[in-house]
Amino acid sequence: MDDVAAKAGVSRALVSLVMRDSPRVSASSREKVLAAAAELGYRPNLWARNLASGQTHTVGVMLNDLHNPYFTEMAEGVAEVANKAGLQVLLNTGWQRDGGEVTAIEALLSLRTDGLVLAAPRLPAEILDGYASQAPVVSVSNYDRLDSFDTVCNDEAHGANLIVDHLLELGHQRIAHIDAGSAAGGPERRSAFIDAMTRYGLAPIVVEGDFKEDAGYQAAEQLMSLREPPTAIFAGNDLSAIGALTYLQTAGLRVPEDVSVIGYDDTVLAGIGTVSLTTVHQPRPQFGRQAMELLLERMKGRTEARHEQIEPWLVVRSSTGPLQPT
Amino acid sequence: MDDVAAKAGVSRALVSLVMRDSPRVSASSREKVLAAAAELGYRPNLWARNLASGQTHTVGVMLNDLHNPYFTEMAEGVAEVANKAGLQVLLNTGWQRDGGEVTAIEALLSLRTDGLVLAAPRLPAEILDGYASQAPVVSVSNYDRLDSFDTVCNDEAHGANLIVDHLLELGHQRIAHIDAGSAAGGPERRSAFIDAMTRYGLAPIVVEGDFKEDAGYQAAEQLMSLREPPTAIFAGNDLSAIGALTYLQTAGLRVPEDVSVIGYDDTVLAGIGTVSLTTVHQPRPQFGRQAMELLLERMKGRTEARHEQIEPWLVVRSSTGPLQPT
DNA sequence: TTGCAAAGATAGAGCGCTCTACTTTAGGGT
DNA sequence: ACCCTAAAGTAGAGCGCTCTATCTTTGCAA
Repeated sequence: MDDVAAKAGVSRALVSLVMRDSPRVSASSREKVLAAAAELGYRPNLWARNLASGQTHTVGVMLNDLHNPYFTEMAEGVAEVANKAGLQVLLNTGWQRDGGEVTAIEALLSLRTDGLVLAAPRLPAEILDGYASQAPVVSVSNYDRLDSFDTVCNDEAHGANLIVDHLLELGHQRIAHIDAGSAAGGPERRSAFIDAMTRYGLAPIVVEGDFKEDAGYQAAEQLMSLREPPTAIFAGNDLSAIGALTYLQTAGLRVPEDVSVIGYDDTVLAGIGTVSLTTVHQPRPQFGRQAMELLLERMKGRTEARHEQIEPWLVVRSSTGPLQPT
Repeated sequence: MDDVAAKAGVSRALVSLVMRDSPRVSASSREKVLAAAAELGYRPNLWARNLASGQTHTVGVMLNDLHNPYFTEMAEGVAEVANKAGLQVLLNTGWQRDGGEVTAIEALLSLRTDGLVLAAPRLPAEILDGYASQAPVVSVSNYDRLDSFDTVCNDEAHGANLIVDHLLELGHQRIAHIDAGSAAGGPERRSAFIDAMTRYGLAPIVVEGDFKEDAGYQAAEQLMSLREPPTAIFAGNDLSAIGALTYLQTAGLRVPEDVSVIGYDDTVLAGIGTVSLTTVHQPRPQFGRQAMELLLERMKGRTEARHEQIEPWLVVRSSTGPLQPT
């Protein structure tokens, strides 16, 4: 920076002002400085800048799993809003290792980011509480609604209702749910399903599963061997639904003529041609945008916690159809 | 830091040593310092540390598309090697915006990262050349092999040969290739296919396509309406292969009895039950690991460029089968 | 007891920038 | 010509740490 100042024949402070687009410099000296900087290949050192200014203009995003498109799409939403607000986004992940999340969060905290967005952290609320005292924190997950940090989550009950309503409209009555065990959103979806079915006076059929394809396959096998097999299956997520589809195909059953199948999430898998799965869409970028907006408010001083719930919607593809007369 | 030093009754320099696990401090003072730090909730400020030490222990990874699992899996490989070497990984992406890549790279450069891994940058080689003069750079892509930076790429020709050999072994002779246009790896795959077929004295059938599902669908439609339709189709990538599968299914053709289909990449899509696509596997984490290793060598002073090519392999699933007697 | 090396601890400069407070210059109004 | 104000530019302290050089303590052989 001194070199640039010397070359342009001005003071170091002026160079600093030019680099930050201050309106307080004349056009002529701005030009001189920029020319000198270009010639010397000068680029401000962000570490020094942030140290001196005491603010980092940076928010950290901790993704617990980089593989999962769910999180990366969410991160995109965060970045969109952050960039608009003039903030840099720093991504970090625990690489699914033991303690990786903690390491990742602490690294971001050591960088003194202005705020933290945590994507579905697998940490007890008390620990997040501790982090929240060091920087504003927004968690995208179904967390206990503490006062120290904000949350954004999906309205699971609404999603489950959409599914039941859709199937009912198509005339189905024997509807089964392959649940997703204790995985994120699983218990909420199951109980919303049971509630909805009961409300309509129908028997809720539930088999245990998880978020994997295999579980969907086995659950479908189980269901179809019942004395009165269901005419429609609501799987806990897309992957599980695809497992069910695979079983049905193997068993020579047609979808949707013999059985309707419905998933949850609307991942890229649901949309591909040979699958074409009806599913509930979760607007992942929207989660990120919402989270970042809450963070901005916190950074501007809001102190009471806010907890946002985002409405999913139904995407009807060709894995569901009207109940066939028997 | 001063507070910690005061509380522990030692000098600031000693606190610094403790924080960096220096062996030069006695067990007793280490304990005192750690206790004081814990009590005050002290956490070293990385910005200040990096500024003072002049080294960042950080490498930047620029992913041009965070959505694409290809890149995130690669990043995982980078992180694995980097962490083992005691380096932090900072992720950045251009969010697929115009000029986003440049912004992302420059941001990393402003952070004075010790090195840069670029995942399939869409920038002219001269620009990378310029960056390479500011920090060690490794590009994961089929780039011109310049002297200023290292590259890691896939051996496309080998992959195409694996495919042709596999189909030949199954007895196929009329083999078609749906190409991937000018997309990354596309031209290499096409010409390797043509070479291999010609070498075996077979006519290479090629139709134009791209990396999308739609293109695969249309290309398959075209191919199957030929007077002598192919008995096997090698699609430029998995998505295109899935498009082809979808068409074949619609047209009532069985896979692999009537037509064998083979993809390229081995994305998660290929493995799902209803698809079960034979494809060429690209070891994406391996790309990342290799890239990071090259970067480490550069950081240790190697100056001549190295260009690594990684061998893909074939994953046989159920979309390919022996040629049926007619 | 003395001397000396190694281990342990410290003072203070400096990393590259920003920020506050200040000085200089230019442009009106009377 | 004078004063006053606003704009443009600058000096120098300081952000939180590390690093070099230096000092102090300890242990042990002579």
